[in-house]
Amino acid sequence: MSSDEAETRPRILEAAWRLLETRAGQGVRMGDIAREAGVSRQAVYLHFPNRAALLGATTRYIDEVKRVDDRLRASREAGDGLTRLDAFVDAWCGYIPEIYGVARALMAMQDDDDAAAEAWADRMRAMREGCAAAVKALKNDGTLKPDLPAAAATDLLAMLLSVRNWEQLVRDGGWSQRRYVEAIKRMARDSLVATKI
Amino acid sequence: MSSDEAETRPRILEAAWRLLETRAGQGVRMGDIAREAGVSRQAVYLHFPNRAALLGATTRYIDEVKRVDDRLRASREAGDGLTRLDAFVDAWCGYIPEIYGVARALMAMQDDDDAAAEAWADRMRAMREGCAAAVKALKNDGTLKPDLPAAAATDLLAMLLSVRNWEQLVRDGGWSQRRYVEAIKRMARDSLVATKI
DNA sequence: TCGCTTTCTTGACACTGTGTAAAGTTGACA
DNA sequence: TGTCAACTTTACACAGTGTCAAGAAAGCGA
Repeated sequence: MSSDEAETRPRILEAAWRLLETRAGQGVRMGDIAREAGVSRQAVYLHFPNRAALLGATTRYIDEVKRVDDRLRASREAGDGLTRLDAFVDAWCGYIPEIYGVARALMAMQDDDDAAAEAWADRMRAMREGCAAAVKALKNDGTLKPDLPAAAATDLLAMLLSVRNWEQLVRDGGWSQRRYVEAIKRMARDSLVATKI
Repeated sequence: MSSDEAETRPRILEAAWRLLETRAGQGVRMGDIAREAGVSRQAVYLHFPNRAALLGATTRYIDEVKRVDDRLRASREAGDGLTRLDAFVDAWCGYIPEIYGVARALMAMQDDDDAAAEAWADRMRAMREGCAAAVKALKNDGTLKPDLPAAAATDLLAMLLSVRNWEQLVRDGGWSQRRYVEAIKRMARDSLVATKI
């Protein structure tokens, strides 16, 4: 065997991705993924020790295919802090719907499963770094609200950009992605950027 | 039997509350609640059809004991819109840590259990009404941002006040309750209230 | 061509937690 | 004394995850 048609591992990842996306991260069991990949359930366990690991690997796989790091990094090349903030919000908010399926499945496991919690926390770390970078750019420009410490600003921006907030407005609240992005951008500016007198 | 010491039903609710609070809503099973109440697991099912119903009843029980409605209503009696907004944010944010245990358990069930989803949605409806009232007060004062429709403002305020955001800042992010409340208050003002020229 | 190794399949099973079912116990009350 | 309601005890069905062990099948080297 060895090289069947497509290698089994990526085929499992593709299957997981597809199911997670179409079912919005809900009710996707190990057996479903296996069937979708055209492989036995045990074969999945041959490649991934457990569900959390498979979901974690799926996120990384999506990141790779969608070149997420590149897109987030690009947002750091804008000129002044304000444009950088906007660019980062744009990049991240645009990213959320693309990973929402996996994100939701991963978030649902967090309470019971340490591995899932770690996988998700890791994912969020990248986002926080982007927030911190944007805040730093503002601070360097002197456009960060003067009574707002950079660390606090970073936390608040990360809060604003959380997947849960996207979920609440877009998925549950019926907001369009476009409207959501614009609203978050405005909120970020209103909350973090010093008002010019 | 009939009136043992304390009636069984409230004793179960108290037990659920206590466990949910001490364990932060995590890993509280029907059997645990039964044991804590000094009652058999089946007795719990004699009073509540399922876990979602028990959790829902527990929230309502807490609300009753803590007089939540009164506290939220009080926030509507402040004078101008801005004070009302602050008062409502204060009231709701102060409420979150008191129900966090049940809230978390209920939120964790949402994906699988329609009854749980409904119980939580119902809980959130009360909060949204408060948001809408605060926004309306602002609008009446003419202090709502002019280009922000009331409905949008309500959605954004509800987003800001979500339990998930509290969770992220206070529980996971190490913010003190006080700092959290102040930050949310400021963000609400910055995002919703028209800047005086 | 033989045998070894790797990858995958098949089928069975342990475990956890929810919810159901049925028979027995106990105290209140008429 | 008998009945009713509330509760206990025991057993079980069910779903989904993860484990285990016995094969099958293809590639590969000798």
